Amino acid sequence: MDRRQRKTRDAIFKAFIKLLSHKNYHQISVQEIIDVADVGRATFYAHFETKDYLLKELCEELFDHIIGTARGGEYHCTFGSAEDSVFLHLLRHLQENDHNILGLLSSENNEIFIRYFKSNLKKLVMSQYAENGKLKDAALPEEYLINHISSSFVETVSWWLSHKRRETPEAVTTYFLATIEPILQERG
Amino acid sequence: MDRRQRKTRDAIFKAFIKLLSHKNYHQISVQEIIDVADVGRATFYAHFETKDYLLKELCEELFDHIIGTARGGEYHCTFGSAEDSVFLHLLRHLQENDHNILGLLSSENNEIFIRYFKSNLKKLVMSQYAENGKLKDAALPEEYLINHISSSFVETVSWWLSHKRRETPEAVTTYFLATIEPILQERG
DNA sequence: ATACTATTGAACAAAGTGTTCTATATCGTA
DNA sequence: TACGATATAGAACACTTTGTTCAATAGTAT
Repeated sequence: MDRRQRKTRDAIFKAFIKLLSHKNYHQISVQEIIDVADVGRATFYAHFETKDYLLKELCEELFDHIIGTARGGEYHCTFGSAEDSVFLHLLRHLQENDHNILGLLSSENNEIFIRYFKSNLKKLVMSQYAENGKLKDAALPEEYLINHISSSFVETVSWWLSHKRRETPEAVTTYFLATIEPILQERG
Repeated sequence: MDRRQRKTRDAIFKAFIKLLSHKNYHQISVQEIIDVADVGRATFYAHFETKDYLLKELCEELFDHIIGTARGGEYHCTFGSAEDSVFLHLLRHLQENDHNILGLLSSENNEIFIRYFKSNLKKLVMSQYAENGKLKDAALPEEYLINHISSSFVETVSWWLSHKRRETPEAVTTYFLATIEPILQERG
């Protein structure tokens, strides 16, 4: 990729993230992004069809990064112990606050990011727990359960952020697992 | 209230709901609302400061209605049986689809409505279960638990709608309670 | 050095926002 | 019914935003 293209793309992403960290997505105009990125109007539209596409690409980059690192791990699907849970890994990763992702998740923009987060998380939950029979043991439709687990984790993260991350990732993981674990107990 | 005001207000609400049932909130312009409501531009702004305020007032009316009827009931806070659960009542009420509320909840607009829904639901959950000690029995912070219960129910409703309401309200209530009940079991 | 391509900046039409104004219609009430 | 009060219509307004186009310029890769 042309060095100019890379620089422009980076500048736009950086400007967008900066604006998103203290403004609602819908309150940000393309004009502002252009101004902050210090990029020509036509240039912006040469890179991104609309503001929505810019958001989409940003989300994809962020979640590929976050969920990608979690996917690689060798998690034991243990709901009993928090220590090697993939959820703890995610929380720790989020806490590092790469790319200011927490700012994005905690502000008013969260609906949009959360949609992506949840959708990606579902795949992760499925790939981690669907095959090993854990989900089938519960007396509930599998898809309902996957949705429940993913949603609950996303809600847990939102709750954690709204509390200024006062609790440690370990404590939060314990809370979360305490709501999920009992559902997955073997029932005979 | 002046009959003219009432008629205008109604026309605007009706037009807004109609548009919302097949369009995203952010895709609807004031101009469209005016056109569908068949109301003068100045008249709209005499009633609602902005489109956002219109949405806010609509949400308040809808949730006062829905949650209001649930609040009045004499529910037994029984998590074991679905039959007299306040959640079953809510689902049945939603199924009647007053004011086309399901269209609003299931479309892309849901983020906005869901914020209101969840916020009101939290109060309901608190008032129903906070005092009787149920929540305190669980080994989790009370506020985390209330958030978890409310969020899970909202997610359950969304899930139900995304499935075209194939399941009965009774079945959905059973699913939901199966995820909540085990957490609230007495622990000694 | 050359051919290619990205960027710039200005100009543009189209659409939307929220305000202001006057004339008109409708209201509640005496 | 007649009155004053008030809600509405509708047009005009200045303003912002969007997405496109184009010719000139600057940077890249080989």
